[in-house]
Amino acid sequence: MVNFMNILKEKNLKATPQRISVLKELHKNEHPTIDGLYEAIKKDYPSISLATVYKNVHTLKENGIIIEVNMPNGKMRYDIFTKPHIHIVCKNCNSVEDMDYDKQLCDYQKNLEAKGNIEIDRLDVIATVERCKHCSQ
Amino acid sequence: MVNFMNILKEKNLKATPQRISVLKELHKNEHPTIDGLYEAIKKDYPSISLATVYKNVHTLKENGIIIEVNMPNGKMRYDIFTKPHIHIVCKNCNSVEDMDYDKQLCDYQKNLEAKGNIEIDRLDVIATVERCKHCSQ
DNA sequence: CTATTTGCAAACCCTTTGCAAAAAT
DNA sequence: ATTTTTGCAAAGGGTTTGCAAATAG
Repeated sequence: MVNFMNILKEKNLKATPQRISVLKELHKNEHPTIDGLYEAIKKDYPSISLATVYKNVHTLKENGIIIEVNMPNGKMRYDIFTKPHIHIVCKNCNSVEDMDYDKQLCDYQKNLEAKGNIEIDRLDVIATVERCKHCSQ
Repeated sequence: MVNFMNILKEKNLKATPQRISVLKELHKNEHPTIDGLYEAIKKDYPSISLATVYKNVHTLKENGIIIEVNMPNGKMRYDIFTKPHIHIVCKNCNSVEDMDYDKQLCDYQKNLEAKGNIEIDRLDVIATVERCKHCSQ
């Protein structure tokens, strides 16, 4: 069980039930859209407003607690950030899966930095597949 | 000089002056936003409408003549597609630069496919930098 | 007690759509 | 002559904002 209270306290964010719900939902259901979050949270917390979900997602993102994943179609999804990873997106069922940011990718990043004479702040990698295991059943 | 007429004819698209303007602008100024395209084209073609720019960009994208680049901030930019490449985005000045999709990345993709038991349709790589050569002047 | 957060409604993008007129082939 | 494309204005969808009331610390 993750201690959301501590995560929020560390960043001096108030632990409102709405905010905890957002974190819980992000922990349970990975990569939801804003609307997916909203709909899911409403089941436990019917009075929550969409604006509150937006505001919380914004605050959590600003504080590095969650990350925004920009899907190839331009829709945003959200993800509790634990460690660097890349995303596999399925065109057919729209599911998103994480894969580790491995040594090979790390080496690639280093070479890219050398080749382009740049310092990369962040490397987003999104692999799109036509179908995935989730949608072939 | 690129022959836009032939590119369009190959895809059975009509060569209207508006469409040619969109292609010309994408060829000259790389990675514009829709609005950037619109503003630039208006100088030569003041009567063009924003809807026409949207429609043309959509059509050109559908026909594989241009690609949509999904910026980390969620804004879309457009790019005449010639060969596979990745994007370097500057956080500071918002410029976008291309770099080749090289052998190392190709190998990475192959291993990722093996590791995840997937067939990747497309791999989007966006490196974000804090500042770039364009904005340090 | 103070600062933050919530919820509502309005405002604000940006993008798409329907349709009649214009233009391309 | 036929089909596509344009331009306009309206509609649509998602996100942000202002503000007073509620809540957390």
